[in-house]
Amino acid sequence: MPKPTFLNLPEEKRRVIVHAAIEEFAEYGLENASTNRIVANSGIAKGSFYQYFEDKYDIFDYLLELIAKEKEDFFKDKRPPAKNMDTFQYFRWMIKTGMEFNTSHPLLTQAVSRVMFGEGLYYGSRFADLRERTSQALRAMIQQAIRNGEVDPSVDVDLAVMVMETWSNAISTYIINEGMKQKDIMKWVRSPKTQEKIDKMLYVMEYGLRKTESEFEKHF
Amino acid sequence: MPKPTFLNLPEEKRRVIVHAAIEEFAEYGLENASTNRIVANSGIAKGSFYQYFEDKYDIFDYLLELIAKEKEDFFKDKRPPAKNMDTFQYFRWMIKTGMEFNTSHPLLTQAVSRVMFGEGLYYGSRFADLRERTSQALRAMIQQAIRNGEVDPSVDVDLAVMVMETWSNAISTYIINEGMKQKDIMKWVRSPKTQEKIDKMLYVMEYGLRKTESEFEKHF
DNA sequence: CTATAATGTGACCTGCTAGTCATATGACTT
DNA sequence: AAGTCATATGACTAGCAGGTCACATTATAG
Repeated sequence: MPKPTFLNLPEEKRRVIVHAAIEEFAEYGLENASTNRIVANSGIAKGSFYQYFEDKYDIFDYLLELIAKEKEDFFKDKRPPAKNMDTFQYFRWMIKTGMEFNTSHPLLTQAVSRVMFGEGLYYGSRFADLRERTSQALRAMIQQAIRNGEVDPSVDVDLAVMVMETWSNAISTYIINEGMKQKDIMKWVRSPKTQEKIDKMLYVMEYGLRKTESEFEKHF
Repeated sequence: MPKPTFLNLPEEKRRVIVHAAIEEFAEYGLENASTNRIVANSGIAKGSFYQYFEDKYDIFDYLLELIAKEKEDFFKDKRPPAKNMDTFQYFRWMIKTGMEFNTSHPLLTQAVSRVMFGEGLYYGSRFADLRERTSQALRAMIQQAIRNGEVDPSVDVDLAVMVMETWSNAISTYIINEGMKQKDIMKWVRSPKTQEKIDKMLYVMEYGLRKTESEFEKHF
């Protein structure tokens, strides 16, 4: 948690500091981030930083909070396009909306996902809770989908959760990595070509690589 | 490349140094690895290390060479069980044999995969070549599979490569993470339960999560 | 035994890190 | 104007990093 001093700061000053931190984490990850560089790029003194936060982990936790809050707001505005959606359609909508969010906050997304998927796997259980919470939501969704006869029940729930998380991460990584190369990332992600790529990835998740009767043609 | 001095060293001394490096990389990754700790754990002097290698990146490259060589030997001994295998069967065999190798070198695998998948994505193009080479092999395999009518041609080749790499990495990560918790990792990985888990993951890659007519029952 | 080459060593250098703290500044109160 | 409290500051400490180098030890050759 940031100390009260930080929260009393004028909006602009906070913005600058947070921005510097995001840039630092996006470039160096969590363990290799330097508070020295963060303060230098914020134009504040070393001592000030420690009056705002305990340490770099503290400000990173604050970023996690920020992103969670902003994501919530973002999703609140965007209701699913249809009622009574198929679970896979719903998941597709969630992924695509999530990607819209990610591309509208590319640096923040890069910073957070880099730390969560890169270092989070190895450095202790700092993020175990957060990870567990998102898994829980997915698990509930899948259990419902199995009851609806949409997901193959012989594929157990934990595995299905893993599959969806794996794909969600893979797509997110792909979008951020490729998107950062584009001049207009928002336009790029909304382009039919990129959307089709996402559709295809999710199609493979749904129907697999094996050729049966080409289901894909039916869908797209 | 290690300097000639290192290659002249007695076998045992090299073993100790390499082992210390593996432990270091497995625990700290590449960027956060400390040559100081490596020399301390090897029982050699700081100066000696720099007579053997340029720096920690140099010894890491050497580890990559080592693992490539050992993997090659390992696969040479193990020929595929059947001729005229289906591509998916072949991939399944490759994955399982790979996992056998990984569990017989758990620390080395952890060190390398941690760096390749964790840091390799962000730190420059140090491993781009290596990655590209393995992708090439997969691509050729998939192109053949499409010609054989095994893989859905509407899923393009690059995507199929990505799918297979994603699953290969996911399975590898799962096996190493779970396996390290077991007392006998080799026994655990060979157990019917673990093998079934791998089968199921590959099944999902092949046929997807969506319930059609439960193909899974037919296979297992 | 001597001379030359190869290998081994750790104190030392520079540069970075995280974190502290005495002091300074400014803003608001009485 | 004097006093009080929140905020701002950067010099300073201690520790660890990568890397070097003058010197010590050991092996090999003549």
